[in-house]
Amino acid sequence: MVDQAEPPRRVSTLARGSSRGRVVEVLRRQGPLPRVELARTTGLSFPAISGLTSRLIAEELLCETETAATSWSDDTDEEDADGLNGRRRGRPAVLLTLNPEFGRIIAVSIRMNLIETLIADFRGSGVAQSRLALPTRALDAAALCDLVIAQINAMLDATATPRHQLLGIGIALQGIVNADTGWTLWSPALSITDVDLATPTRQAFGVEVVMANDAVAVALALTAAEPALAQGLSATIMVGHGIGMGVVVDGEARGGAGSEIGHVKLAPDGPQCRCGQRGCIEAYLADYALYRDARTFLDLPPADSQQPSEAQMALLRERALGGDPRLKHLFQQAGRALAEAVAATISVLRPHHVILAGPGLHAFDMMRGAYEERLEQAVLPSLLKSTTIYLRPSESAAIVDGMVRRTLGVVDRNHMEATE
Amino acid sequence: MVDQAEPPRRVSTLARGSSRGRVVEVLRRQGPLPRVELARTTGLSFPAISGLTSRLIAEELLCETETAATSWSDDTDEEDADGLNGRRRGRPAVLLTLNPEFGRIIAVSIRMNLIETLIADFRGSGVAQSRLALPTRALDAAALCDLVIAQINAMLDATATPRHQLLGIGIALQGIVNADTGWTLWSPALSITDVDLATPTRQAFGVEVVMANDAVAVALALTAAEPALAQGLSATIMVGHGIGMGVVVDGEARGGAGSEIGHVKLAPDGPQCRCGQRGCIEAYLADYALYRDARTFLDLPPADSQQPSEAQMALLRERALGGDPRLKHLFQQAGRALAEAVAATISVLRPHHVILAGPGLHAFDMMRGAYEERLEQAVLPSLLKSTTIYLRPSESAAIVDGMVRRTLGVVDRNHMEATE
DNA sequence: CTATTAATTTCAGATTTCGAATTAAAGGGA
DNA sequence: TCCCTTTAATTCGAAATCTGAAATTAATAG
Repeated sequence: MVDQAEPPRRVSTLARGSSRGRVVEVLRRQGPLPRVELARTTGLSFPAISGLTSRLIAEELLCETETAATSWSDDTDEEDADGLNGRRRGRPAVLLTLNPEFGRIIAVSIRMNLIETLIADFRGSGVAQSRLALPTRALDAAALCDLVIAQINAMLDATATPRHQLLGIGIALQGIVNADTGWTLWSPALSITDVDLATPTRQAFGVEVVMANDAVAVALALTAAEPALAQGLSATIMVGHGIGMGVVVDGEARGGAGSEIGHVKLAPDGPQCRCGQRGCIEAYLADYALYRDARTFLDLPPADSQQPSEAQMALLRERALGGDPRLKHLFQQAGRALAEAVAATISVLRPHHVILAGPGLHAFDMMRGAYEERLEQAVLPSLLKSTTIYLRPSESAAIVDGMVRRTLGVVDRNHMEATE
Repeated sequence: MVDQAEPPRRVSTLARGSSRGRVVEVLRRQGPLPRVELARTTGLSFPAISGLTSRLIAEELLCETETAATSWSDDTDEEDADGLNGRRRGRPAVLLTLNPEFGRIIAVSIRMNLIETLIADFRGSGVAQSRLALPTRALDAAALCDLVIAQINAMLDATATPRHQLLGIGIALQGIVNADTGWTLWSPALSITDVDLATPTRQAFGVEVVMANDAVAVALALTAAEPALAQGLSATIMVGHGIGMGVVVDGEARGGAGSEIGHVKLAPDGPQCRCGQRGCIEAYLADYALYRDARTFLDLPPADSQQPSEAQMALLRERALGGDPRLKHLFQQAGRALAEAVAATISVLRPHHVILAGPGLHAFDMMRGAYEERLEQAVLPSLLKSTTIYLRPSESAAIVDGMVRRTLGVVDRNHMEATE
């Protein structure tokens, strides 16, 4: 009663109805929480939460954890005078969590010459994962579908997961995804266009299949990891084999389609991009472009299917650090291209947060000078001031991790609708 | 019962609650509707609609119109075998509308040297309007606030509107608006920056004051006028004194901040823009830029505060039609800049619809060649294919009209929360 | 004037939620 | 150790909202 300073905030009518969904959503985002806190966060009354959670526990969607040893509030100083993180007076709170045993999710990431698979429990924690390296551009549509289905089956077998435990499948793909249909329109990792991966997979397993651009998946993983980033509009620019972007609004991706910021043009007669057009940001900034351009004046091993490996890119960075002025210039150009990408993003989207992610950022120090100089010239100062830019050189695991998250969101919603 | 082919669609829990709001929202969007149709659109049962509407009528938010003379369904062929638009058998439907007498909204548009004011009823129909021409750049913050307040008062007096009838005020402004705070960060129409217009106005009238970028207002007006444009994501690019953009998702603006696509850069060393930076799209495409550049080689009257009048722009177009190759080249450059704006918008936002609007389009025929050529080179074909581009050379009244709409949306929501 | 048709309302029952009071499970102090 | 305080969670009756079925109303067709 004391810390309930805010007004009684009648949620009433407005929020009623999908209260079940709200409870699950809050637990999904905020992790283990006692009922009191659930009531506070959802705005529902204690009796309502009590009834809802007992039903959800009966359905095995939720379960109780051992009594909270420490205060459940974040490690910040929010819990004021109480001080010590040990037991407080009064009846101890019982933490509720999503029941990891409720079911499982499989996420597949398709990239150039690599298919990664992760199986996670209902809470989103990974159970097992696999990596399959193969020439993806050699696949036709049928072979690709079969391959994905085989990977999922292998994962189910390897973890002894019965079919009925599988709740949903998420497929993250480097390339252009149609948000409405789920079709893959184009991908640098594939030689085919206009593929429908979702439908065959859905038919094979009889569960929801969610498609998304890989940058969208990474954006979800990063925003979920830092609560501050999940507030408002955030744009995650992924720099790596290609340049992708995912937009997240209040922690939710709007559709699975990424933004094609990488194919915004900087100069009408700029360098050739693998998309077929010229002067794309990607053609200055993506690692394939840097490596290709470096090979015109340096003696470097050829890249496999025009895709330099991590080791090859590391070599490139090393040589640049060694002081080759031509390489330095290349990275400075990339820095300017990155600045233009950030500038266009800020101008068009007006996001609260811009997150720079991906392996391409390993070379950020070499781009920094040109990046900062160009950024100042390319964005209106008042816009730049109202946006925060973060550097998060993410792991490659962020793709499947984020994809699990996205799929769980869809699964949650479906489940709530189905059970009313 | 016959045309109710779709499944019974249990809205139940999910949609319950703000049903009052849903009813008002549907009537706001779809205009006069009978209760049957309201039930169908909202997914609520007849009894629920019956109860809700009778309460809303008692509160004077809604009112009944005379019985529908014609079938209320759209003029399409949806109403199948019934044929004639005359009376059908059975009890005639009673149309419900938002009660125009419920209250009034005032919208103010602030542009270069022009302040336009519109007062509208609760249904959104204009009651009266005024235009005030004055040198806006000569105003300081206090003078501007006073002026706006005076305009609103004058409008209330002129229409004999009692203060308690005023439900909300909307202010549309050419320039950069902070969506979170409502502050005007920068405007070409003003010599001052970082102004808070909303707070003084709110204090003066004691009602909600909504700020928005003028392009957002136009976007709302245009999408509201064509139901097809209100579906999915639409981006309205306004070409005129400046280049603005408003984004509308499912008929709702996300925040009042516009996108600053006009200040995306085309070339690092491009022409000077009035924002202080170089190479902005606006510096090739806005009418002030075209007029300024034309004056370097043509004998044209000087523009007032660097802002050519409608007549001066018409003169410019006439001369270009007359065959001056230098002018032609200028308009072709503008066409390319417009293509780049559309390209960046499509790449970053992946909208379903792109709407080109504003007085600048009067010269579109002269830009078309270069526009189309560049657009093909600047957007990935698969993205261009999944976007429709519309030309809507809008009236200037669209700004205040859209602003009324935006304000009504906010007022509706507030009212629903207040009444539960 | 009666049958038919379609829109709306009435009525009883189900579901959800809330406020107040109660029970449960701890720590603190004599 | 025993009781008091504190905090968490549940129980219970009342209120609100929604639905399905049936009744009512208001028009046209014959």
